Amino acid sequence: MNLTAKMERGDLMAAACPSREVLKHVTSRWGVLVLIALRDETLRFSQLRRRVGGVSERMLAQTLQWLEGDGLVKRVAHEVVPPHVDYSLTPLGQQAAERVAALADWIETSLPKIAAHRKVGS
Amino acid sequence: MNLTAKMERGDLMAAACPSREVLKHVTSRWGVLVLIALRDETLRFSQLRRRVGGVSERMLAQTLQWLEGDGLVKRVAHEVVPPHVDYSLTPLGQQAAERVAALADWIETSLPKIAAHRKVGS
DNA sequence: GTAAGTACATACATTTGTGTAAGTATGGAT
DNA sequence: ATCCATACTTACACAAATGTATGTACTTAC
Repeated sequence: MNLTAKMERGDLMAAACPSREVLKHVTSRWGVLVLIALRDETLRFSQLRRRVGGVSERMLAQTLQWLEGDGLVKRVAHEVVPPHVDYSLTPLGQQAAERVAALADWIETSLPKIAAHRKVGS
Repeated sequence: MNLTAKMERGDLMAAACPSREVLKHVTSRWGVLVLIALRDETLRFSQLRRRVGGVSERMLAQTLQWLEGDGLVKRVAHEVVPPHVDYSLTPLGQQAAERVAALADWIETSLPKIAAHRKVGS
């Protein structure tokens, strides 16, 4: 365990903290959905695209690169034609996906209550 | 319990699902931090602004309105001069904040590992 | 021969998020 | 008399996120 490994915990309330970047990637519009989609199974690019409703190819690629850069997603390309690339979660990514999925699940479940509030408060 | 109250659970993978809006608010850059800041205590606008590093007045107001509209935040204005407005979480907001805080805490804790990966993968 | 599927990259256009500056009405401090 | 604090709103501007269209290199299906 060297110096870099001893780096301190992040602080999201601090504007300059690098954790803000990670938060941005994980809570990005498509980041959330990609993490959830990869939670149960390894998926290929096109499968992922079909699973996550509304993503463009461009954004899916971008999002996957962000998550790969943070070490949450693992990319494995098989050198064949046509291309075949598998995406899966790293152990770190699994942990993140758990939390994200918990939030997403709560939103899906609570949607009726939230929608009801919207109507009243109109 | 009428028809509107029986509305079904949301599906975030569906592009047109209203839950996407809620997700956007809750996982927005400042939405996350506001929910966490209000988790332990009721705060006034300016207090909130000082607590959440880097928010502009404009965005804080915007974010609070989103969350209030979704029924997650309660706004109480005291009719005095100078203005005094208290923000707190509704029961629904508390539930959301729990999940968001779990994710945020994980990010803060895991930052060293993530940062380490970034260096290696450069 | 033509179209479709695969996993992207790249250029360009547009939408959205976000920041900055200023304004409002008032009271208290300097 | 001037400045600051409160809790915003509004107008303007810019940067970032996102979408659209196109291209690649090759294979299989029609």
